[in-house]
Amino acid sequence: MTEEEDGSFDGQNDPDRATGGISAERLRSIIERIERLEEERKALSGDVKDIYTEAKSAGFEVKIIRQLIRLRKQEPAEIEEQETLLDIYRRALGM
Amino acid sequence: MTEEEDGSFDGQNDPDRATGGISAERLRSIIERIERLEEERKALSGDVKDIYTEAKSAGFEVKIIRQLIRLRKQEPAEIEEQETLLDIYRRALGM
Amino acid sequence: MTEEEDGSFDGQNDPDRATGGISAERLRSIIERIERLEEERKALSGDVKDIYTEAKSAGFEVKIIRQLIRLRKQEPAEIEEQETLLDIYRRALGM
Amino acid sequence: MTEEEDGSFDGQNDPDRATGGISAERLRSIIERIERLEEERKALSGDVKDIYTEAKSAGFEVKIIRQLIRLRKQEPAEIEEQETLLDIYRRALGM
DNA sequence: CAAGCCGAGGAAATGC
DNA sequence: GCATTTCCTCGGCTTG
Repeated sequence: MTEEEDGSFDGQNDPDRATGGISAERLRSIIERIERLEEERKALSGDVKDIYTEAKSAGFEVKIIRQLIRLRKQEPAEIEEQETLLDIYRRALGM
Repeated sequence: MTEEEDGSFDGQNDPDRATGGISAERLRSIIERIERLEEERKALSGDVKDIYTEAKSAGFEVKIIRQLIRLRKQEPAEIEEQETLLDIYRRALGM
Repeated sequence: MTEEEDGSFDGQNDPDRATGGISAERLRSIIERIERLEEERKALSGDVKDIYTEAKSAGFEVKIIRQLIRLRKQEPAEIEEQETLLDIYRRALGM
Repeated sequence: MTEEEDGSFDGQNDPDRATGGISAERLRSIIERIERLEEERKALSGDVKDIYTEAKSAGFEVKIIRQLIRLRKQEPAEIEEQETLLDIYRRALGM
């Protein structure tokens, strides 16, 4: 029985044969696609940063805007829960 | 009445009048644009994750791929850093 | 009223009974110890800063000194990393 | 008057003569003292981390504890101010 | 699936 | 006062 037929004997190391087969190309493709996507991500981060800069120039408080966005992302129940817990801890400390 | 006419007197805290003026719209725009961009970022993260899944299915070691990508990112950065260091020394020596 | 009577029903959140039980003391202890340690850390930061000031007064370029220290820290880390990478490749190749 | 006596005549570039004079030793001393202090700082960070781990094991929410510590560090006026601003922005958005 | 680790992102301190 | 740098926090990933 050949490796090609079932490919299973070597468990997780199948692409080790990359040195001899087509999978080197496959690997290259994988890496390049990932790098491409991460570049795009980075570009978007830059765009976000620019908007914050714009906001600041317009007189807004960046920190508060971040807080707002965070809040909008959270479930109300979650917010409530955290505040409750904070209260409990505060009381435990007599604050 | 224009924004310039009613908004210019309050110095550095212009958008504080957000409660009553046009800047509420500005704020909304800022926030929505940021949220939009972050959604896109998140989508890209998902795409990357999918590729890793694909890689794993194809028998590659995800951990190694990550390491490779990290190295490919690092090397240019290191070159850059060496040049920066050289510059600094040059300046320190007044060259 | 004992801790078991009022606090035990809440499953995984045992210390939620902090309001009524002994864990308030535990919480206080935790917080105070952390605050103490962070004060010490802050003091050390001050010491470091003083040394940089001294260095500057002595005519050294602070920026360069920082860079030197960073490099001295990095080099061992990089050696370590290379070894890690080697290990990973070895495993990937089943060696 | 010698350089050793006042060290001030050549302005900021005094230690450039490090290659030939005593200041190489001075530089070494500076760097080693800083590295020593930073090690201590790092050790304290480790201690803090340990306490958080302990807290977690005891069933406390680390995130909330961090929040508490942050609050205890802040001026009440400061807290108030941020909340006010957050409210203003929220209203502007009709949240 | 839980915990520990690592890296990115956000906040704060500092120097110009 | 703004921009850079440094530090801390948080979330995601990896591992056991």
